[in-house]
Order: sequence, then C-alpha cells, then structure tokens
Amino acid sequence: MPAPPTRPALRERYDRRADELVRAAAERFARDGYDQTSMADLAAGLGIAAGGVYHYFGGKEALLERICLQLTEPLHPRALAALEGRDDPAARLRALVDVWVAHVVEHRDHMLVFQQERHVIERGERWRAVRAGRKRFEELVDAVLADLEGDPRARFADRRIALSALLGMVNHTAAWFRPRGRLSAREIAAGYADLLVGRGDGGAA
Amino acid sequence: MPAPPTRPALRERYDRRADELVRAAAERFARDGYDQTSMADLAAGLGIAAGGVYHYFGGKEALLERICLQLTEPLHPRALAALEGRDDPAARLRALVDVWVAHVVEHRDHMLVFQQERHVIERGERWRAVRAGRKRFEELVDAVLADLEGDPRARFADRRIALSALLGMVNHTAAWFRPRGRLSAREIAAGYADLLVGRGDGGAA
Amino acid sequence: MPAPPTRPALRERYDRRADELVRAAAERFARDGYDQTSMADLAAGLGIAAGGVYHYFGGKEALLERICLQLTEPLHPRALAALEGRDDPAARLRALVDVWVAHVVEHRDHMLVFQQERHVIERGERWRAVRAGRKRFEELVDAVLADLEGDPRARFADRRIALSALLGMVNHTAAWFRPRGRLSAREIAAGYADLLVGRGDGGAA
Amino acid sequence: MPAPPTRPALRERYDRRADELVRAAAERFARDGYDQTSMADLAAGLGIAAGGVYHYFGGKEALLERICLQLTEPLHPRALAALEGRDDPAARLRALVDVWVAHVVEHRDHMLVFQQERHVIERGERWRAVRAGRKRFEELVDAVLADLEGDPRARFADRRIALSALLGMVNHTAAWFRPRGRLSAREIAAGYADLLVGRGDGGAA
DNA sequence: TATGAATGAGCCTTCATTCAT
DNA sequence: CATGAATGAAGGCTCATTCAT
Repeated sequence: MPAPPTRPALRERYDRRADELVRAAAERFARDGYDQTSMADLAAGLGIAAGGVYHYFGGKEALLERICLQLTEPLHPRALAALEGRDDPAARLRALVDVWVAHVVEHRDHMLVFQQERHVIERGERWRAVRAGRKRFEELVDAVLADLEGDPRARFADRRIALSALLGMVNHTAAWFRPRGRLSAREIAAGYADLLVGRGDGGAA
Repeated sequence: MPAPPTRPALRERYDRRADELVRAAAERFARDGYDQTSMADLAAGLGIAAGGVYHYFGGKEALLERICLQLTEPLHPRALAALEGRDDPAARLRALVDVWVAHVVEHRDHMLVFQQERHVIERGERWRAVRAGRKRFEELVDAVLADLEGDPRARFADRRIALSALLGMVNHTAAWFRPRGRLSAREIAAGYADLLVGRGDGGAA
Repeated sequence: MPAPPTRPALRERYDRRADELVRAAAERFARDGYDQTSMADLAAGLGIAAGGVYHYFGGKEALLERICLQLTEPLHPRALAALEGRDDPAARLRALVDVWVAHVVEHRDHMLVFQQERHVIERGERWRAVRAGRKRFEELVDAVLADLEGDPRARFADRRIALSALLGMVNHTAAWFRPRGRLSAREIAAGYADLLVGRGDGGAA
Repeated sequence: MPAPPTRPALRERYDRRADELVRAAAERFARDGYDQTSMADLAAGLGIAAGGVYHYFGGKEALLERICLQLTEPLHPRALAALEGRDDPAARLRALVDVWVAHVVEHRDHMLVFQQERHVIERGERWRAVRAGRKRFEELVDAVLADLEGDPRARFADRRIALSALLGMVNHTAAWFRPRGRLSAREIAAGYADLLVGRGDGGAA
C-alpha cells in the first residue's frame, strides 16, 4: 500500500475512491459475508483488478476496520448534538433513539458487517478503537436511561434489561428495515421509544 | 461419510459422540467464527484427528446445519406447550417470552452462530428447513401479539415494530447473558414482556 | 502444519520424508536460488502436490532454517572429534581443515544456499541459533590459529587475515568442487593447510 | 524506458542520476537481497516514485546487470596497469592481489550482490558479458600463478587449489572488511599474498 | 472407527511494469 | 522527467476433503 498522494487535487480523488470502495465492500460483506467475499470479487465489483484495492487499503482487515469506524465514529457526536439543549429525560431518550435508528438505517450494511464479525472485533489490539467507540456510545445510552429511573413514565424496572433490550431492538433494525417500506426510521424510533417510556402525561400507556 | 452403525449399542455411542461434536462446534464457531475455525481445530478440540469428523458429518456445512436445526426445531413445540391452556393475551405473551428467552439462553452458542451466518442461511436449498422453522416461530409470536392489539395493556401501537423489537431484544440476549450473572433468564424475560404489555391491571405502568 | 506423528513406526517414515525434502530443497535452492524457487516447483520436484510440503514444514523459511541447521550443527562436534588427542598446533590445523573441507564438500548445496541467503540469516530472532553455530565454529578455528602464532612454521603474520582467508577459501570450495574431479577433498584440504602452515620441518615450503 | 537525453547538459545530469541509482541499488541489494528489495523500496530510498526508475533502466534485471558490469569491467584493465612493467613473478602476484583487494573493497556492495545472484548470472544470454569478464580476469590470475610454478618462493603445490583459494579469500573480503577497521586493504592484500608466495629471499616464512 | 498423508483449489498479498497526466 | 493509478501474474499458504492403512 503506497502512501496517499500529497497534492490536494489528487488527494481528493484518492479519498473519494477509497470511500467508494469502503461502501462497496460493506455492501458485499453484508450480503455475502466477510469471509465468503474474496478480494478479487470485491475488486471485480468495482471494475478494477485484484491488486488495485491495495492502493487504498493495507489489506482486507484494514477494509473491515474502516467499515467499522465509518459506523461507530460519527454516532456519538451525532447523539450528543441531538441531546443538546434537552432536559426532560423522556424527551432525551426519544431524541437519542431517533438519531440512533436513523444512523443504523443509513448504515445498514455497516451494521450487518459489524454484527457478523463481532467475534473478530471483540479481540485484538487493532479493534481497540472500535470497541472503545461502541462502549462510549452504550454508556451514553445507559446514562440517558439512568435519568429515567424512578420516573413514573419509565416502563422498565431494571436498567440493565432496558439497555440491552434497546440495543437489541435498535441494532436489529438493520436486518429488517426496508428504505421504501411502510415504516420510516422516525416512526420506528418512536415505536421503540414508546416501549421504554410512556408518552405525554404521567404514566398512561 | 459412512452410514451410522445399525446395532443399537453402537448407535447410541455414535449419537452421543455426534452430539458432543455439534456442541463443541457451536462453541468454537460462536467464539472464533465459522470460517475462522478449521475442521482441524475442531477435531483437535475433541481430541481426534481431522479426518475423524467425517465419520459423523458429511462436511462442515452439514455441521452448521445441525447446529441450526438443534436451535430452531425444538423451539416451536416448546412454545406451543407453554401457551397450552392459557387464554389471556398478556399472559400468553409473557409465557411465550419466558420459554423463548430460556431457549435462547440455553442455546447461546447456537444463536450466535445462527446470527453470524445469517447470509448463508438466507439463501440456498439446503437451508430451507431452517428458514421455515424460523418463519413458523416468528408467525407464532406475531399471532400472540395480534391478540394483544387493541388491548389496553398493550404498549405498542404498531405490531410490526413490536414484533421486530421483540425479536431483536430476545435474540440479542445470547450476546450478553451470563449464566452466573445477577439476572436469571426468567427475570430478563419478565423485563422484556413488561416493555410490551403492562402488568396486572388495565394500563398503569 | 500438523504435529508429527507420535507412533514410532510412522514417525520414522515421517522423518525420512522430511529429510528427503530438505535435501531436495537445498539442491533446488542452490541451483536456482531461494527466491526463484517456488514452493510449487519444489513440491513438483518431489512428485507431491503444492500443499504437501506443509505437512513437514511450517513454511518456506522453516525449510531454509532446516537447511542451515543441517549444515552448521554437525560441524562443530565433527571438528572437535578430529582435534581430539592431537597436540601439535600445525597438526591440529591440518586436521581441522581436513574435516572442514570434507564437511563443506558433502554439503555443497547447503553451503551455497547459506552464502546466498546471508542477508536473511544475518538478521532476525529466528536465525539466532544458526548464527551462534557459525560463530562458535569460527571461534574454534581462530583458537587453533592462535596456537600457531609465533610458531616458525606459521605463514601468516596477522591472525585476523589468516582466519578470514581460511574462511574464504574453504567456504568457496562449495562453488567449484566437483565430486568426480581430479582433486579429492583431502587433497584440497592439504593444499589449503599448506598455505597457512609449512610442512614438516621449520619453515621451508 | 525512454531514450536518454541527447543534449550534453541534460545528458550529464541524467548519467549522474543513473549512477546514483546503481550505487543505491547495489547497497540495498547487498543489505536486503535482490529479490527482497522491491523497485518501490529502491525508488523510495532515492526520494522518487516507483515509476521513475524506468527512466534510467529497462527494468530490475538491467539494474542488476549494470551493477555487475560496474564491478567486472574496470577490474581487468586495472590489473593490467598494475602488472605493467613488472617482471618478477612474486612481485607480479603481489601487485595483482593489491589492486584486486582494493577493487573488491571499493565495490563491496557490488561484490556481495554478485555472489548472491551467482545462480542468475551463471545462466542466460544476458549475462554472457559478465561471465566473460569474470573468466578473463580469472585467467589473468591463473597466468600470474603459472609464472610462479616451480619458483622456490611459491607456497603451493597445485595451481588449481591456489587459484581457487585466492579467489575465495579475496572475494570473501567483501563480507568482512570494514573501512574504518584496523586493517587497510593494502595490508590485507599483503597478508593474502604472503600465504601464496614467500617474502623476499628464498623460502623463509 | 480412527489416523494421517496427501490433494488441489482458492485466497490474500506482493510487485515489476505500464501509461495517462 | 516524474507521478501515481492500475494491472496481472505469481507466490506462499490454508484448508475442506479423500482415502489407504
């Protein structure tokens, strides 16, 4: 893998192409599996020769890493921005779930790859940043849930269960959401939030 | 792959060993990934040579198939048994989630492998039975949810969302449940059910 | 690379085959170069398939390592045995050169590979044992030369130069010796020794 | 590979750069091996891009050829010049060894590459000139040794052995000589010559 | 039943080389 | 002259699978 070009004009083209590749790879990996997709397949899908990918990535695992980082890195800032200026714990949860579902839905392929390769990411130095990103976000969700504890609108008795349930349902959205389906990301998010916190007044379903 | 022994005494030993193998394989596949686990690794973990596995299974994919079937086949009957004799929709849901979570927790490794290899199972003739099993169970869950629609205790407005949320949270349990942890499968199941249907009286959280 | 067989009968066959392979590899590497010889070439030369070599060796470098060790390990003991019971410094040098040349001539291919891949062996943890073996032998030669310093029969003024000259000439023998040529290893060794130490009486050529 | 520039001013710069490249390549090849050094490495070491090398050389093998020719071509004339006007066979040998060692020491990297890639050079039309150059020089050495045969100062009985020993020791100098070491090229050359021919009067060591 | 030698296809990766800019 | 994107042919290695013992 050669160093990226330094001249800005070329650098831009280079980065664009690299991004294209990451996205295409995420798609293929999500559909056919990371291990079942050969680098040759990938390259062919992009109309370049087998060796061409290595101009942009050190290897297959580096590609996977980029996919994961493209998924995890922007989520936390996005969540913080959504929480900004909101005080009501229930509203905060709703806002959080809203951007979260949106993010998952926009990165469906990334999500599926991420889940599929869980066993790889769980271990090894290389994945430390990815794990850290996921952990930080989960802690944020947990904190928002904590603010709801004791709130009469909260529909969960155990925060650990609520957190895991939320993680499970939101992440699983990647597997069934259809862009042109009946339900929008926003509606789904609202539906999820409804399960955890009562709407409007104090406590009624 | 030679035919299994016919003499009952030998057949029993054979079946026991085959079962051992499926379980060991599920464990390894869950931990290290299906593709990252070689047949030699697997065999070594059982103290036999690489070729030995082929006395019990036609191949690696057949092993995966058995893992999936061990997971999906017993679930439906188990769920039916739990629903047997119950009429109240809320109680039915609670009973269903209870056995379901128990099943997932008892087959954690199977579950993780199943999710991981989703893209394989999704396609191909060989996996038809597995897909059918999953579908049948999901339809059962959907039916139970349908009975709750309109019920004042129900906490969901859209059944599709509720179903997917439930699938997401329950299946995800395989990833975080710890056998000696604070929460039992029963408690977790109750917590999940609470999110979908109010407890006891009509409607209060 | 699987573990070697444990049953002695099989182990013997295994070791024999492994040895065959090392020798064949040394021959090919010497003739065509280590890098220019592919594992497929090697295997083809032995009448086995490409992957077959990996039953005996972890990889190409492990093969090279074995070649080097087959060369360096037996030399020191062999030299010690030849020196055993000799006291006269000149006779000691002659005896040493004699076994040394014999060893080089019997391991011509190993020698040529060793010299060719000098730059690889010079560095890296893996080659420590090989380097140590070479160093120990050179120290032995140096010690024998040291006993000759001041001896009127010695034909060198500087021991460092004599040592390097000797190393150069003996090792280079691998490149030009012909088994059915006019000169035997013994004659060559005597000729080399003559250059460093006068024969018989004090000083005449 | 484009034609070299014809305008003298440009041509000079071009030749200087080409020479730089050959020297840099010799250094890298000697240290890391011909095959282990990629054209990209080479170019990077010179601060140019991979493709840039091809403005000066047809390819990697052409580069190796230039290294070999830079080594072999000047040696013969240099040796002839040193022998010019000398008649005493012993003095002729000393003079020859002196320039030879000097040449080897000044072209250490070239020498090491040459030895390393012996198996390539040994074969093929392309290397005919290189082989011829080496052969011609060896014949010159042999002729000088021939004049010493029968001379009471000569310390060798067999010319073939003496020639090979000399070739071995002198060429091996490239591997151990250190420019700032205790021994100069001249001293080393004298030490080598001493092994083959007695100093001054008839026969004393 | 089990072993272990062997196969052969396929994979990831490297790299000399070309060429449009 | 130089760049850097791209190629395409190997190369080393892994591994599911087979089969004689």
